[in-house]
Amino acid sequence: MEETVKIFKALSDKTRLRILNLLIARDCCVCEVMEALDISQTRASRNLQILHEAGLLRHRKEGLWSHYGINQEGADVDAGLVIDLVRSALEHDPQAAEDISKLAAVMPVECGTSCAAKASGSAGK
Amino acid sequence: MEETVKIFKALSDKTRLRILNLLIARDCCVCEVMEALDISQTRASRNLQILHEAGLLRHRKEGLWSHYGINQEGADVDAGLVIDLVRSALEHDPQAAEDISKLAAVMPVECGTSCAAKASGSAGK
DNA sequence: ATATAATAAGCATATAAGCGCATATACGCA
DNA sequence: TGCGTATATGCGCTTATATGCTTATTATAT
Repeated sequence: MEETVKIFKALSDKTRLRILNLLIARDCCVCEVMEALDISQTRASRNLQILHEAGLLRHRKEGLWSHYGINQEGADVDAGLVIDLVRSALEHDPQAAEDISKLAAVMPVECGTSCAAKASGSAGK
Repeated sequence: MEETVKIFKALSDKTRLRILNLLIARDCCVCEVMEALDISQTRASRNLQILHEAGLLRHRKEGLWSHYGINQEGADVDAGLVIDLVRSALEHDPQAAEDISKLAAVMPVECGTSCAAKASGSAGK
């Protein structure tokens, strides 16, 4: 039951729902999250951690970057079901939609404005 | 999104998960909840309120008693899906199981130990 | 090695949450 | 009308959360 509480606690914060919304669209590194949501680095990093500790995210370190993505495997709780729930809840949310479009803008691949863009080399002028 | 946060906040507490567990089994009045979970009246009442305000419960007043039950209709969030999630999460939880058996003991219908039993008149001398 | 960039961790703080105690309210009954 | 019971509410206390600022960590490139 404690684990279940932990999962719901992780979900009960606007910032973290917005983060999940991004990650449902695609994996992100910390700086992409902070730019898309326009929040501080500390805030992005910490909330990603909380989601990760709840077992909702995968985490992969690649060089300087920390990539996070949705984790479908749950233990007590069906993480897939949780994600479905979040997705449907945010489906018509204007804030969520705006975040997604901002995420797209953050790294248009052809410009080098974000860390990720820089990481993928190529691109940038 | 605020409403979604509210729902997850309501779910992110052990006491409230235990309450939901009871209500999934059957509707209860406040005193049944407090006896089955062995918590104070204040605590039972307050947490039922929180769940109700999140839109997860129905509420029906009948004389002195306040009956609460699961509400399947959700607005932004599919309450039915939420309940399914909670049910599956608590399915194998020992505490949840114990609460249910305590709930059964609270009002065996033939003895007058609880308010509900008294309410149904008849029974116990 | 040194400088730089991405991320994490420590600390302080403001706000919110959960709870018990006492009290109020609401209802049924004598 | 006065009492007892079930439930709700106000208050204060303690603990937990969320966040920003600053500082550490870790990897990259020079």
